[in-house]
Amino acid sequence: MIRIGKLTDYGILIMTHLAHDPERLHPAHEVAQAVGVNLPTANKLLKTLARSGLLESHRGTKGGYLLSRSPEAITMVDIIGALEGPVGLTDCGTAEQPGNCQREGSCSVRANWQRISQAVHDALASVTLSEMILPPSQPIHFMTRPSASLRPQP
Amino acid sequence: MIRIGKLTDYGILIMTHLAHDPERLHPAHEVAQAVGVNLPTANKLLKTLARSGLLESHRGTKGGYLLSRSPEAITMVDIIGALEGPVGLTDCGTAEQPGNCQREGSCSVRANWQRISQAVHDALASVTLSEMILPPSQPIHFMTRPSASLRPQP
DNA sequence: ACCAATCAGTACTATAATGGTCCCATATGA
DNA sequence: TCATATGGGACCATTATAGTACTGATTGGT
Repeated sequence: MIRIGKLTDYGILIMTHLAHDPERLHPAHEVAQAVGVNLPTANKLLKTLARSGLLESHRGTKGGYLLSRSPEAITMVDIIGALEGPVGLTDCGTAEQPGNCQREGSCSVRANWQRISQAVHDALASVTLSEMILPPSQPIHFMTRPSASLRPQP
Repeated sequence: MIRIGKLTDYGILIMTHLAHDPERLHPAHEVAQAVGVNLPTANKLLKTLARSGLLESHRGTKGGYLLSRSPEAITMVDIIGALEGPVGLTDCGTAEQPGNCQREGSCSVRANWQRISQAVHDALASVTLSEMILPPSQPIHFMTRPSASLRPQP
């Protein structure tokens, strides 16, 4: 199973919580309670999300976090990328590792892998935070033709 | 980073190797050498792939493995699903875990997650094994017969 | 000026997942 | 019958993950 960590899952919930009220400052303890995780965990995630630029933070007595952009301008790939690193499915896609591939005569496999990673990336990038807080009966218009981005362009 | 295990990566390489010569029986030691992994690891993967129905196996002196279907009829989601379990990104998608979601007023998040998982699934399902062994810049065309030029180099 | 609330950064530990190997049983063909 | 293969687990070392704790910096109110 292609997996994303529990923490990233929490992170999505945190972002959706903030998206419900994007103008207000939300302190960590409020977020922790709303999402249902312990305070240290919420702290950690909020810090990471803020450092990556998805959240703005304000310190002090009435401080807290809020989205740095509108929910329409934040996608799943932003959040997942912030918490798990760049999206990619194998080491081939992000780092260079020409160890095994050479044997298999012209590592077309690697280039195709990158293309698959791109497709997954596109799928995640096409879902915005604002869509995540809508009832799922609303149509989501991403990936109408998934194969299009996979096929090699001439 | 959305990740796929190293073993699954090897599994893809193994499948592509077998796809180069889909009619012949390939013993494990040959596959191991061609792909560049140690024999025990290749054994493990081949066994798993065979048990999941992607490969046929023949025991005995001239035994080995071969694809149970044509490379056009095997997709990435088949291979990844065989080696990593069903494709999904969070526990919401495959198992029921209504613990945290209830708090977040009508877990639309979960249903939307399932949609995202579906998109990733579709992306992986749209790439066939036969496409993986083609050079990525070439337009896709079907391989009706195994071509000599695509055989692994000695 | 002081204090309390809040975020920033980092270090740490226990648990779980992964990667990799080995053993023994079973089937097959020469 | 024997060498060659696969079938199915069990096993351990290493790594990654989840979760927590601690110290320091900043802000706002009194």
